[in-house]
Parts: sequence; C-alpha cells; structure tokens
Amino acid sequence: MDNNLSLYNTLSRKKERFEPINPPFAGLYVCGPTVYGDPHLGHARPAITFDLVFRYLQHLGYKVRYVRNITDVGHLEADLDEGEDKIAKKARLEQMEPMEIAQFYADRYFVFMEALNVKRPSIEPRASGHIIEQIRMVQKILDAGFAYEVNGSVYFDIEKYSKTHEYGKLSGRVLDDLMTNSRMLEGQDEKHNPADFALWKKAQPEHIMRWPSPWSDGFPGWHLECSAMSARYLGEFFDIHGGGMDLLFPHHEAEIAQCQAALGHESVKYWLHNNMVTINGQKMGKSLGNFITLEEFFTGSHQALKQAYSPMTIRFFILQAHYRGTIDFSNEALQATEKGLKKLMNGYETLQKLIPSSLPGIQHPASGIRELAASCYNAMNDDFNSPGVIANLFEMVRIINSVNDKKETISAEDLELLRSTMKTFLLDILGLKDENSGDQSEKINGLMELILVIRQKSRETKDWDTSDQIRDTLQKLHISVKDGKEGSTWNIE
RNA sequence: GGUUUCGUGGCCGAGUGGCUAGGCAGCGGUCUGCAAAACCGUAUACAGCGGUUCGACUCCGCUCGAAACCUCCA
Repeated sequence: MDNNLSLYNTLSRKKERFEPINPPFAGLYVCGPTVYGDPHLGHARPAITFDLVFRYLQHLGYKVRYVRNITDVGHLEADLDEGEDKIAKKARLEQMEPMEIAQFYADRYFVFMEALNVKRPSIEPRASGHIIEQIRMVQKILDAGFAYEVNGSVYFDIEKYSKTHEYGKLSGRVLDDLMTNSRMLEGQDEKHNPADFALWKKAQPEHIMRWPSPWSDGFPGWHLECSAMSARYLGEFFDIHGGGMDLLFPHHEAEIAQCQAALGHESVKYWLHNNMVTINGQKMGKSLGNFITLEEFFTGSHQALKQAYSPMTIRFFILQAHYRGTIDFSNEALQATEKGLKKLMNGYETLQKLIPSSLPGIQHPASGIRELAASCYNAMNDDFNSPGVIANLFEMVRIINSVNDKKETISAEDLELLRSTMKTFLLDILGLKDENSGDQSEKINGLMELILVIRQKSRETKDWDTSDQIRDTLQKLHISVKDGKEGSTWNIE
C-alpha cells in the first residue's frame, strides 16, 4: 500500500515516513478518558485529533484497528492522605456505586463525542475488564527482575531499569534530575527510589475498587492498563500510540519502560502527541472559573461564553489549528470560525446543484482543481495538516461560487473531481457535517415553496412591505431567505 | 529551577532560506427595491537582540513571554 504520509514522532523529534508494520493493517492506540466527570475541551481535542488520523488512514486504504481505552479503575487521589481515588470519591459524594459513576460518565462521553462526529474506535476496552492481563504483565516484569514487592504493592525499579535502558528518552527527562527532584518530597514511602512507580497497589480497607492478585487485594497502577490492553488488542509491537502532551511524562514514559521490561522490546513505532488547549490565553481550571464542559459550549450556558457554539463549530475550530500547536478558545475566534464553517457548508450545498457548462470557449474557465485536490493530499500527508486542507477547501468554495454566479465556467470532468474531492476531504476526512439539514421534512419544503411563491408575487407588484415582512418573520424562525437573480432560496440556520 | 511545546498582520491560524497561505473583521467596488449572500480589489506581519548567509520570518545562540509535565492524579 503506497502512501506519502509522514508524521511527527515524538520519540525521534522529527517527521518520519509512515511505514506500517503489517500492511495493509494499521494499529492505533489512544489514551482515552477517565470517567469521573463531564467531558470538556480537554477531551475533545485528542478525540478529534486522532479521529482525523483514524479517518485518514482508513481513507488511504488501511485496515485500521483503533483502540481507545476507558479508564474506569479508581486511581489514588494525590491531595488526600486517605488514599481515596477519584471514582470512589465521586461515588461517595453522589452516593452511588463506583461502577455506576463510571457508567454514567462513559455514556456522557460517548454522547458528546458523537455530537462532535467523532467515530467510535474499533475497540473501547475498559481497564476494569482487563485486570487479569494487567496482573500477568506485573508478573512478567517481576520475573524479568525489573520490579519489587513491598507489603503487597509492586513497584517498578527505575534504578535497575536504567542500567540497561534509557528511562526518560521520550520526554527528555534526565534520570538524575528526576531522582533529586523527587527526593525532596518526603513520605512514608515503600518505594526504593522516589522515581519508581506503582505497578500494583494494595488497597486500603476503605478502598472499594479492588481485585485479588498474587500480592494483595488491590488495583493496578495507572500506567499499566494501556500497556496491557494495547498488547492484547494490537500486539506486542504496533504502529501508532497517541495522546495529549500532558501524558508524555510520566504516563507514556512508564509505558515504554513497562513494555520493554515485560516484553524485552519496545511496543510502539510512532508516538503522536496533540498539544493543549487554553481559554482566553489561560489554562482551563476549575479554580480559574473558566472550566467549560462541552455541554456548556453547545448550549452557551457558561458566563464566559457570549453565545452557544455548535459541535461542528468546535470541531472545525480544533481542525483549523494543527494538532501539535496550542489552541486558544475565545469568543472572537469561535465566532469567526462559525462564519467560516457556514461559508464552507453553504459552498458544499451550492456545489450539489452546479451544472457544468457544455459550451466551449467561454472566458474565465475555472481551473486548477486538480492542483487543489493534490494540495489537499500534500497537506494531510505532511503530518495531518488539517489547516492546510481547509485553506484549499475555501479556495474550492470560491470557484464554486464563481461558477454559480456565472463568472466562471467548469467542465463536467472538473465538476466531478470537485465534487468527489470536496466530499472526501470535507465530510469523510475532516468529518464535518451539515448541522441544519436534518429537519427539513416534506411538509416544511412544501410550506416554504408556497410562502416563497406568495412572496414572489408581492415582489412583482413591488409590495415591499409584505415581502419584507415575510422575510423578517422567517428570519426570526432562523429561516433565511436570499433573493438572487434566479429567484429566492432559503435555508435553515 | 529542570524537561517539553510554542510566540506570525485588528482577531484566529498555515508555511517557506529569496516568490499571494486561508478564515473572520476593516476599507473600496460589482450585483440588488432593500437586505443578505456572492464575486473583484486593498492596508496592516513574522516577540526582542546578536550570529551564519549574497540574502532569514524561515538556520544557530541568548533574552523576554505563554502553556504542559516534573504530585503513587488519570
């Protein structure tokens, strides 16, 4: 399978040609949500970023297995001495079973991801369903001599590992710094070295989420689930592992070490990381009062928002920036995005009713469509440069409108290429969809036809009061009427 | 303090060692009963300071600024 795709590998810090291990198959693993709270922008960005990767690989013809986990095992909360975990804490506060919490927020996550038109991955495994795999992996690491047990808990031995392998190569950490830095934090620690991380943790008596293991009744360390589940569903060596940059250290660094220790080799060929989001230039945080959930974006029900922003506006906004750059959400930027998206979707609608000109020799022939299509591929092949694709799509819309205005002409061949290219990139790869066309029933179409006929009559008699009243009233119902040379058109906004 | 990512015109945001990104807003036109949409034209730019080069926004160094991580939190 030929491709010219290159992608930025965090491990090598440069763009590399994408050469899958077992073509035509491609394996993609992405760190999914911890389901103890409502989905927000921090969930939307990686989901959309890797949805783009998923869609493009599929478009190139790969048989992609996309695995994105659901973290439903409680992990310890840092600021509590009690050793309570996030999901259990939420469960206690809301008087629910921990799995009830996990189920509730997982469902919320799915609903909002669907609204954003994020495709469901091939497999969405849950950490709680793979305790056995995780226990086996801990045992393998113990057997290999890279871990030790203390009081029923098992820790990864960084010092031992570092003698033969480079811990910190993904994130650029230097081990000595880690040790000296971490050493400052005193505590009644079971760990031999502060930089060590837990593979298995013995549960405190009040800890509800627990499973039996050879070492204790307890729960797996956070980093373990991704290693265990990726190995199970994608094999011990697979193509792409993705996630947010915030996961670089320690999470992904630990995954590399675990796999190396347990399997004797690394498990990931390409590491991809999306950058973070900010809101009005600030990081999003509950204490800053700018923590905005997706539901609040969609309904506009947050004081920082001047209006509601539709799921497609959010999606388009994220795709308008390259995934490795930071992205700042502001009302001004979102409003601009909303207009741009509308222009794009209107253009796509216009394209459907465009007619090729059969007359030869007309001036200003629309041209360059082949180049624009190639340019879209070049952009995607250059590390998934969606903003580059979008710029080309806007150029296509300009051609579409010019042809529609009879200012340019287009051949049947070019029109067909234009249609297929627009559909491929706008709908299939970028995953944008028309949010307003869903509710146009036959009844509404019939009514609108009637109304426009009546209005046209009033216009012919220059009864502007009546024609304007109709247009204004419809506008209040979010139905906009536009008068053109060939009659009036309408659409729901 | 360390590691990492980044700093482009009013706003957002690509890209390149010398050649127009694109969107939104603005200005001037065309079209139009008016409006909207659309099309055409147009101003404003590469954080700062050095260096490499015939030439840097693009490479190197430093400074300033922002974000993430450095918390058995996922």
